[in-house]
Amino acid sequence: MSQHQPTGAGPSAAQPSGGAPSSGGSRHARAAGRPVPGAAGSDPGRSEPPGAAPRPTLESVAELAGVSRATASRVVNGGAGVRASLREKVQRAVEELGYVPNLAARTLVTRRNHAVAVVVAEPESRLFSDPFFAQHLRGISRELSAADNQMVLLLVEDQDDYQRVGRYLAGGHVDGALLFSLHHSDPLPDMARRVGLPFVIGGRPGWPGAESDRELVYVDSDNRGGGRIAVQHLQSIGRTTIATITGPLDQTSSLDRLDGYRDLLPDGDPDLIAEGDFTPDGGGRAMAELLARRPDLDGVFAASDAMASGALRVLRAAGRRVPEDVAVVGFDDVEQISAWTEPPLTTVRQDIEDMGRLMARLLLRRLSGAAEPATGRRGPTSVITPTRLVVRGSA
Amino acid sequence: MSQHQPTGAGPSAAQPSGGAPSSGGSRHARAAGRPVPGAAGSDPGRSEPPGAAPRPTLESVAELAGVSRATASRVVNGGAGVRASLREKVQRAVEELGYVPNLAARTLVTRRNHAVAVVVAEPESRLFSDPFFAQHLRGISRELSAADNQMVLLLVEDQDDYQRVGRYLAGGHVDGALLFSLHHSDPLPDMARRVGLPFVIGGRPGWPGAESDRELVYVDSDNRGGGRIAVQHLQSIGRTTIATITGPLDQTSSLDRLDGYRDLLPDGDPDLIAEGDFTPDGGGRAMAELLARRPDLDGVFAASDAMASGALRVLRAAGRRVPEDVAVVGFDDVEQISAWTEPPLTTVRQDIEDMGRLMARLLLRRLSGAAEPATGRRGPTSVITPTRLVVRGSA
DNA sequence: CCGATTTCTGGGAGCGCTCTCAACTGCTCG
DNA sequence: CGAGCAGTTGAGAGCGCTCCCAGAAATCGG
Repeated sequence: MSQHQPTGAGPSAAQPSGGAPSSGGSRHARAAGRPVPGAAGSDPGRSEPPGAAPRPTLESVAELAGVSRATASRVVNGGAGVRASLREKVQRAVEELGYVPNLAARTLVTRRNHAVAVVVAEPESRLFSDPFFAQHLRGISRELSAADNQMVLLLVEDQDDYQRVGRYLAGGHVDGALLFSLHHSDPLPDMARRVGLPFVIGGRPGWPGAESDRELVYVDSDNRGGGRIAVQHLQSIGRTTIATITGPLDQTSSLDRLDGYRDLLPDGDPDLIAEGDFTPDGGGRAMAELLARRPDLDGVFAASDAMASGALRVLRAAGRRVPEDVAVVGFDDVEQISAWTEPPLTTVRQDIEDMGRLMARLLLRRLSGAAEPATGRRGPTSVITPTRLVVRGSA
Repeated sequence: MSQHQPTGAGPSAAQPSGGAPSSGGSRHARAAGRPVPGAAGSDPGRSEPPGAAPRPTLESVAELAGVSRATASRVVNGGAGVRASLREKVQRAVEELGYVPNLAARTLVTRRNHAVAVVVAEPESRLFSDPFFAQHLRGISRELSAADNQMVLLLVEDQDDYQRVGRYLAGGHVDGALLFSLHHSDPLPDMARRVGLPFVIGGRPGWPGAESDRELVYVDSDNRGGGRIAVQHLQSIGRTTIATITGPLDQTSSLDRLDGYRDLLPDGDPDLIAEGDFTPDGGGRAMAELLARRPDLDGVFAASDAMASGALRVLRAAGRRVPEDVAVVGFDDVEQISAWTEPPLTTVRQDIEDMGRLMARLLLRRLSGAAEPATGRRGPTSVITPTRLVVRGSA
């Protein structure tokens, strides 16, 4: 499988291949003997390690600084307990040699990878196609790199991938994991738990028992509160017959948003609820359904901007004016959509980036965990991030 | 610098010292067993979450299988040159123990990380907000994981980040890098080159000399060809006064698309060219400008779907019907936009995922380098991926 | 001014794995 | 029937780094 087919039907090559002086600089001394391209080579063919500048080791730093490896190590790791004079000497040596610690070696002994896996299941999901994904990643990245941790991204697409990821997580290559977009019976949390890998979940897990599982730490936006806000707004502008287009009801976010709607309309007509699928198309279909069932509706809360855009289209086609005849509120505030619909969408905004950041922070805290033995001992707990209404033109 | 504080006395999380399975006794010939300090076995370094069995090592596998570490290693790495009977015994041991090789240890000696960095500069760019990002990542991920390589994502936002990333790349933690969204004077390629790290760039680099730099391998979509296709289509439906809204002209993709436009309209009126910024707003502004300068235009090629959507809006506001009065063609085929504009956008599609996949493949090939001894061919060269027209309603 | 501390340092044992190389199979041949 | 050989196997030397511990140097009490 790793046979790696060479491009097969490759698109047009951009440049004619020519013999260019390569300085390839492969620093892998062990690589199979690289054939020398005959042409004037700068350094090609160097089989022996000394070829490319061998990476300086702690040993060499110590030597240059005239101290022991141990002391050099101390300096590199903060320099606590090392006399200033020596510390400076070592630092100078580090500088001069351009020394960079070999993480693999360090990891081998500390058992700390300084790396966290970000596992995204179902890349087809909206988490992936929406800007959500990037925003999440950005938040995570910011938090992680502030703590000098790396982010290893793992995308799960099919069953085999689960195996792969499971093996990876078990492999001890990362110190923790951020798990995303899990469907109800996702094996990932269990895998992680089994190998003792700390993790934080993105979005409220929905499987049975999850709620009461103290070990399950997750971050989710306040979907329910957001749903309430949306309906509240519609009511506040005088709408009385408010429908909702939900997301797929096997997702907790959909469920929660619907619950928010129900919170304010506890005995609403079931006919005012239609299930969509988070796509514009689905939103349109749901809207049409709603219109057929309750032509008198004057407000709609769509559980996503994408669905709202589809709904808008259907409403327009049906000759309803927005917001005059029917007011519409979306959810997510995906600017690409909400700011550009006709009219611009009033929607519930969630701070995705913040969620990502929070997840990372929670995980990090969990990792450094045990550092607070005296305190109440409870590790981090789940967090719900706030949502807020962004009023534009549609409601 | 490095967080890595030794944690002083260490957390007192007690881990029963007797936990070790296999012969707690000296399993290695090395004399002088590890001295056990305090009564309560305080695992030096860190405390494992309770319940996490110590990871089995090759040593333990070998012991269980009754072979030497070397043989066990051979089996784990393919089993070449090991008698079938022994191989099976080892495999069984691996299975039983749930052995997973410690990558850090392996990396330490092989100098191979099986990891590739994906560096995304300017996360604010459209690369980031568009679904592009996710698509690229998906393509990369697929290719990489097929070769059993990991993807370490590094987002660069400010100057400090460059330092951080530079250090990381120099740190030898990855075998290669995929560099994205570089602005003209981006230091990343040089950094990578300096430390001898193989890399592939996403998008045609635009700095001086880049073109002739044989070492610079990049993957880009056929922007120029795409521009041609767009204009060609407009011409084919009888449009004679074709304008274009370009992207920021300091980006090669914008330049190339414009060049494509010019290829077919070599002596077009400069008034028919307006610069946008890849946002709907910018597209709208450019459209308005164009309309003011050449009210007679009957076709527009917008260099991005986002800009096209803005243009559509302005056209509508100006009372022009699309496509009757003015035909519009976009670029990118971001479905969220193109499929949902009014009317749906005819646009030039580029296969982003394929680009990502290609980048990864190129890098991988570079890494395994020398894999093509006979063909005196140089390593991989840059690749341009094709674009194609997707006809919807706007032209 | 000397022994008791306290603070620094260096020695050295590993972390888990790969890889070289010598040693040890069986066999085939001469 | 022993030499000659592929084919196998295991011992052992590291890879670069951290950290325990003992010894050295510096500091301090009396």
